[in-house]
Amino acid sequence: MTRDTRTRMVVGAAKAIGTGGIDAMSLRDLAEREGVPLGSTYHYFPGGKAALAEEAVRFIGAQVTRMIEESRAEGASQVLHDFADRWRRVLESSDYRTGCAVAAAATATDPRQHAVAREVFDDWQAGLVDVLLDAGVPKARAPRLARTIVAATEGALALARASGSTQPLDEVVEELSDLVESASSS
Amino acid sequence: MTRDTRTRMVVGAAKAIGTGGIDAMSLRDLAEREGVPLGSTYHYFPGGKAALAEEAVRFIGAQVTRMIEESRAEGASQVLHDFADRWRRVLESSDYRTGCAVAAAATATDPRQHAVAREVFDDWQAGLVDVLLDAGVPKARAPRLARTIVAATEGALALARASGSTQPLDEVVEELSDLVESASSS
DNA sequence: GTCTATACGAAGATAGAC
DNA sequence: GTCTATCTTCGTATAGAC
Repeated sequence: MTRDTRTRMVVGAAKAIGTGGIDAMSLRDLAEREGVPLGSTYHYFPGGKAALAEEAVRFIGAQVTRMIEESRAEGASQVLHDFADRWRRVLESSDYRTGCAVAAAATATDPRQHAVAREVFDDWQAGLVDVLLDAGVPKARAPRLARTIVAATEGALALARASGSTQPLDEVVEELSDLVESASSS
Repeated sequence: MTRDTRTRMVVGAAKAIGTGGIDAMSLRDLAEREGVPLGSTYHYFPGGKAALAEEAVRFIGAQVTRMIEESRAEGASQVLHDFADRWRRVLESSDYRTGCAVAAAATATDPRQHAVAREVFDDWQAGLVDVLLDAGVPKARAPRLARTIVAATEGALALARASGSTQPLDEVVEELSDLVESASSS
């Protein structure tokens, strides 16, 4: 079916982008890997590479946003660990080659992709603000702290890829937990 | 002189890598931008693109390492702000297009570049550990906190590029200052 | 030693056969 | 509507003239 193939291409693009970035993603490779003729790419995505990349980045973004919302009830500490766990799985299942497609969009050449990354980061931040407010973090500080969680996690993901280990991610989550803790009781 | 041209190419490469990543950097563009014939690239860098990229990443790495060491005497808070200021200048002078070449190496396709990024990140961490110990952070916690500072700053840089604003960087530095503060008095 | 000219492959994108 | 074949451009890298 058309729908399935299209979705597979989006998922494959998300992985490729998370691995090498948007500029390094080859539509040829992607089509071949998914068993789709190259020409079909432009049938499914008339906007070409930029459109496919944008959709792939939003796909990952929505997945994570939903994850944050779904684990909100379990408290801030759990959300933090779920957030980190997700990236841990991505790292381990790719031999530390794949990271976050949204971060890749933020550091892409095309400024249009920066805007997409921004929207996704803002969604994540908004979700985390709710979680932090639940935990008793003061209203004035929650947005700042939420942003820090997003930034530190993304950075940790980069360090983890560089070192081929989840240790940076583990350590950063520890520190963020402490930070949330101390921000809750102030 | 040979030396000048070579250095200019390294600096130019560092900027290009910080902007679009290693894979997206074109040797043609770089040579043209620096007014150097394309063929000369291979005269100066027999190892080709990978060798030039590695040198460029190490160049940025050494610059920042030295900066950390030099401002160590002024205390942890000052080092944090200097660290952030450096990236703020890079962002503002490039209209938020250029970020960190080391982060780009960490997320490159070529695993050899990951190793380079790792070495640089480790250097930065080691420098920050000294600073944190000076500030009275317990020995057991300093490495973890230092790593978090590197990760959060790199992540903030990505968010800043995505949003076209230094605000993420400013906010993250605020939170990191609080974190160092609370880690010093424990 | 320095640069011009070029090789060779792969990129994104499209025209037109089925 | 789906895919094959191709166009054009640009990538890294090199051979060989000065």
